[in-house]
Amino acid sequence: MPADLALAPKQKRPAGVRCCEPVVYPDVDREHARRMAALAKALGDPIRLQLVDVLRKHAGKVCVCELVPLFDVSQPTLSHHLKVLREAGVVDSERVGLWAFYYVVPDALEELNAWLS
Amino acid sequence: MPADLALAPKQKRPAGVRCCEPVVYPDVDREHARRMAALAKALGDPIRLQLVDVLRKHAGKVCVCELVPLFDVSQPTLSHHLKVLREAGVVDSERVGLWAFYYVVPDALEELNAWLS
DNA sequence: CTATTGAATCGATAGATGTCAATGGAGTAG
DNA sequence: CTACTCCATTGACATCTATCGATTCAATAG
Repeated sequence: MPADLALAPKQKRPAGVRCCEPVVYPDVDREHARRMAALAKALGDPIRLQLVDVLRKHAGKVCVCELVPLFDVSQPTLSHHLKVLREAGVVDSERVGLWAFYYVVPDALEELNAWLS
Repeated sequence: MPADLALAPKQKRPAGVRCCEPVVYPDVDREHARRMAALAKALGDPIRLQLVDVLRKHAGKVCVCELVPLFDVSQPTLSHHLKVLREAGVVDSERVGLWAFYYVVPDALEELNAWLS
């Protein structure tokens, strides 16, 4: 048994005992994990990740009509991705007349960022 | 037009011109975005995120038989999640006899972490 | 050898996801 | 009013995904 194999079964198993007792546990509770996984899932598409990247680089709010020509997808598809990000709490939007302006919700990704660091 | 609405159309549109010229671009290139989105996607499931959390908290390598009882899913399902993480490059594994030991690949999440920070 | 055990794979299935064309709704321009 | 524009929604579709039970494979124990 190599020395760096932590948390191997600590002893020979008695006959009839299946494998080992659990000795490791997640540090994050289920709710915490659920929220962070939802954030990660929202970022788990190249278009959505680039959308967030664009929005993060601008202090203000960006018109959808600026975003659509950046990607090789239809306008409804981009609208769908923006909706996914909005429902995950990553971005929010504001209507001004005909235009819709999107922006990254401050600290929306902080929980995930803190866990990753 | 509120002052914080950056990157609104800068002028009245001439007749016949659809919306505005693109003036924003992603800072990350497509390949960069594709890799980070793949990482985020791998973390985009509560079980997988908790798996990574457990593995990160242990310097050594953790036996699959320790991981299975932590989650309310079957052994094949957990094996599937470990495979997803492995194929995303987040974790790797080592066989020792009957056991399989998993560990987080060092710096596997660094690119995503750097972007989020 | 055979029996057992840990883990991966297979097959099936229900549900989620990404995409587009078509449509709808709200605001603006004439 | 009508016509146009931006954006969201709908409906449809193919693909992907999470899950399980059953099976398979490899290694150990007898």
